[in-house]
Parts: sequence; structure tokens; C-alpha cells
Amino acid sequence: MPTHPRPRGPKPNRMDPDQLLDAAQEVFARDGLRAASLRAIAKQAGCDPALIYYHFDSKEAMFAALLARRFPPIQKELEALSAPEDPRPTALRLWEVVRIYHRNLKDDPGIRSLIRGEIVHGAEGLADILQERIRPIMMAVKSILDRGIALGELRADLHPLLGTFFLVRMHLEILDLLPTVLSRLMGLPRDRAVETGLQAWFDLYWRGIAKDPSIPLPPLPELSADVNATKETHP
Amino acid sequence: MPTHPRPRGPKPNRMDPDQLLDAAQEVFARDGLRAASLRAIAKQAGCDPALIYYHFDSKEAMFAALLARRFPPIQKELEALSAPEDPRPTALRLWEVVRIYHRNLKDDPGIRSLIRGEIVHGAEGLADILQERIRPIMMAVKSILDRGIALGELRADLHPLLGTFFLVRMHLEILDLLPTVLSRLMGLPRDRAVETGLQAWFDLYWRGIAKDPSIPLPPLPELSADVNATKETHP
DNA sequence: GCGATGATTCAACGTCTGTTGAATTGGAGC
DNA sequence: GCTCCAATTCAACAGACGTTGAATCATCGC
Repeated sequence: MPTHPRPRGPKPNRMDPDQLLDAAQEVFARDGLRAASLRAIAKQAGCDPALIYYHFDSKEAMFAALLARRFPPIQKELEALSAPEDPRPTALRLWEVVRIYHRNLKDDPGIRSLIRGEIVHGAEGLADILQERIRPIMMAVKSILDRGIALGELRADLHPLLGTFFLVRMHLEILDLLPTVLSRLMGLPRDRAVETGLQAWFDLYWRGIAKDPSIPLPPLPELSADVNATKETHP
Repeated sequence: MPTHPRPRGPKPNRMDPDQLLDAAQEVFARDGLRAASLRAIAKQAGCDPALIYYHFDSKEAMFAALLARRFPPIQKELEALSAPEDPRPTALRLWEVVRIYHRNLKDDPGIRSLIRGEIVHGAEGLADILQERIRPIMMAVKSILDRGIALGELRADLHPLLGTFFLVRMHLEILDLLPTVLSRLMGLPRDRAVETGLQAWFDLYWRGIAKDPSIPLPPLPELSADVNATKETHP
């Protein structure tokens, strides 16, 4: 007697589209957009591949939904930070940029590799979506650099767009590559690689863009400390 | 009468394995290692996919052969440059590093994306090959930084491995991403993006690592000038 | 209780992939 | 001119892929 393998119909606890996105994010993080298969995503989510097509139009639509879930918070934080009335020195504000990126992207290699991959080998449909998401968060950083130049804290000959590109891209490269490069290629431990690398990077970067590099950096808050605890070190 | 589509047997001009590598390089450059298919490579080379298996053991072996063709010259140039008796100031020697990388990798996005991709999602077999190729060329750069510190030209607290990582990775990111980011995301022209970006980057980097950042950079030779014409500007 | 609707699975499609074994042929050596 | 080998192609394999249409079941409104 052939047992019907699995009962069809809705499960006891229904599948939220967000759960599918969680699974997709995990698989994308492991394999990248192209290599990630819908079957692998379905297995990760514990459902049939066809269910994905009930909630999303296609694999690309799933990627777009992932972007739509991840980017607006980053954009909101960055735009708040780049408000011109912020009285903090430029160094601190740029460090806040780093912290915002870090909090939002450090645990999501999938999104990172997706973004980079689509910029390099951009499929047509996704290019517009990407531009719409990335442009505002680059412009927010750029406006901080613009203001730093106007205030005389940064070199007058600094190219603000290039400065933005350098800061952000190196941050993401540190997340993506530094642990592996240090451990696999150099035999060093990888546990503190990201924090050490990011601090060294920001120090180098600041010297590179500051009008007077001999002025040392002010004390910077911890990378992953809570956003509401910028002043208190102990409760 | 069914025409035998193509005559079998050897062609009038035989296929050099190097020609296959050329084709593979081109396709890898377009599509990346995973997405590049042997059928696409064969079409690019004008032969049958099976011929690839006559000259190479597998797709991975083809990739390894590509590395073996591209890296030894870079390694040789860098090791000659890092000889401790070189009397030039550290800034000039580091700029030579940039030029060596540039000459050898600027026209080969395939190799670049392959290396990076394999570091991020490293397949087991290729990881060792990569390490064997990359480690020496990173150590050569590191030894220049080490010497710069010892001579007092660079900051004493500079971490040489991180400094190497920053210099090289940002160079490759400028090649891979800057033109696209500037044009597609910002609407700027992309033709001089790489040269402008690289010079701005080296300027920033040098300020970041120099012991005395207020000393300006010496005049630097052109990026792509011939390697034998470092002194003579006119014959 | 019943029918509609929404959520889920099954099975299959056509296409592409890396890879292999057998068939074929041009040219070199004798 | 014959033989042999090296180089090339053909045809096919088994598996994975994205995607779709139909079938199934659970639950809700009535």
C-alpha cells in the first residue's frame, strides 16, 4: 500500500513570507545569488520549492524583497545622522557611519555579496532596484564629507564621492575577506580580525582625509554598542 | 542526403592549450567561475566542449592553469621590487607595487573576480592553490612596509599585514567597482574613473601610513608607463 | 454541515550543466 | 602508400536548475 508521502494542504502553522525570506537570506549568504537554488531555500525553510512561487513571483523578486526589507532602516539611520545641524565633529559622525553599516550588515554576508555581485555582473532588472537603494545611503555619507570640507575639518582637495566609496567599500571588504585572508593565507587567528581591521582602517582613513592629520582621533564608542548608550560606559 | 555537420579529426591549425586558456579567461571575466560554462568557453574558442577535456582534466584544473600562467610574473616583479637593497623611498616603492598590480591585473576582471570569489566561497581544492599563489605576493608587499617602519618612514604602530590588505584590496575594488558605481549610481563619466580613483586612493593611503603625513608625496611615474622607462621620459 | 478560498505539495516540463566513451580524421614517420 | 598516433567531434549520460499546472487539504464564512 503506497503511503502518500506527505499530506498536502496548508500546514498547522502557516508559512509567513518573512520566514521564506529568512531562509533565502541564509542560503544566499552561503552560496551567492546565482549559485543559491530555490530547492535549497525551500529545504532550509522546510517547504516545497513550489511554495516560493506562491509568495513571490521569481527568484529575482525574492532578492528585491530582501533588499526592501534590509535597506530602508539603514537609509533612515544614515539620513538622521547626516542632518546638517548635528554638532558633533566630523570624525565622530563618520565613525557613526561605520557603526551604522556595521550593525546592519555585519551578520548578512548574503546581502553584501549580492550587492557587490550585482554591481559587477549586473542583471538588467536588478540594476535599477539597486540604484534606488544604494544611491541615498551613499549620498548621506557624501553630505557628511561635504560638510566636513566646508567646516575645514577635512582636506579641501578631498573628492567626496571617492571618499565615500573608499570608506564604505573597505568596510565591506574587511567583513567579507579579512578573516579568511588573515587565517587561511597568513595563519593568524580570525576571531578579532574584523574589529582590529576596522579600527586600523578608520584610523588610516581619518589620517588620509583630515585637514590636520596630526590631531589624534577623539575617543570612539565601541563598534557594536547599543545606539542609545553613546555616553554611558557603565550603568 | 544528411550532411555530416563537421569533419572530425584534427583541424588544419591545431588548438594550442593556451588558446583554450585565452577563451576561458574571457568567459570567466564575463561570467565568473561558477557561471561560466564549458560550452561557452568552447564556443568562444571555436571548438567542441569535449576538446577541453583532452587538454585539461576539469574545469577546476583549467582555473588552476590560468593562475599558473598569470601569477608567477607578478610574483617575480614584486620580489625583485622588495629586495632590501633598493634605495628608493618607501613611497615610491609602494607606488611601484600599485603599478605592478595594475599592469598585470587591470585587463583581467576574470582573474580578479575568480580570486575574490574563491576566497569568499572557497572550494576546498582551489583554496590551497590560491594560498600558494597569493601568499608570496602579499609577503613581498608586507616586507616593503616592514622596511618602511624600520627606516622610520612609516608609522611605528602600522600593522604591516593590514596595511598590505588595505592597499591591494582597495586597488582591486577600484578596478572592479568604481567605474560602475560612479556611472550607474552617480551619473558621472566612467572613462577616467580608475586612474583618478587610484591616485586619490594612493594619496589617502600614504597620508594614512606615513610617519609624517605633512611631507608631500614625491612625484610619481605614470601608472601604465613602460617598466623600463622609469628614469627616461624621452629617448 | 457546506462550499469557497487560501496554502501547500506533487509531478513534470524543458534547458543547462560537467563529464565521458566511442568514432573519426589529418598528418608524421617509415 | 601504409600505419599509427594525436587531435578533434558526436552523442549521450545523469543530475540540477527555474518554473508551472493540477491536485490536495485546512480553515473560515455562512
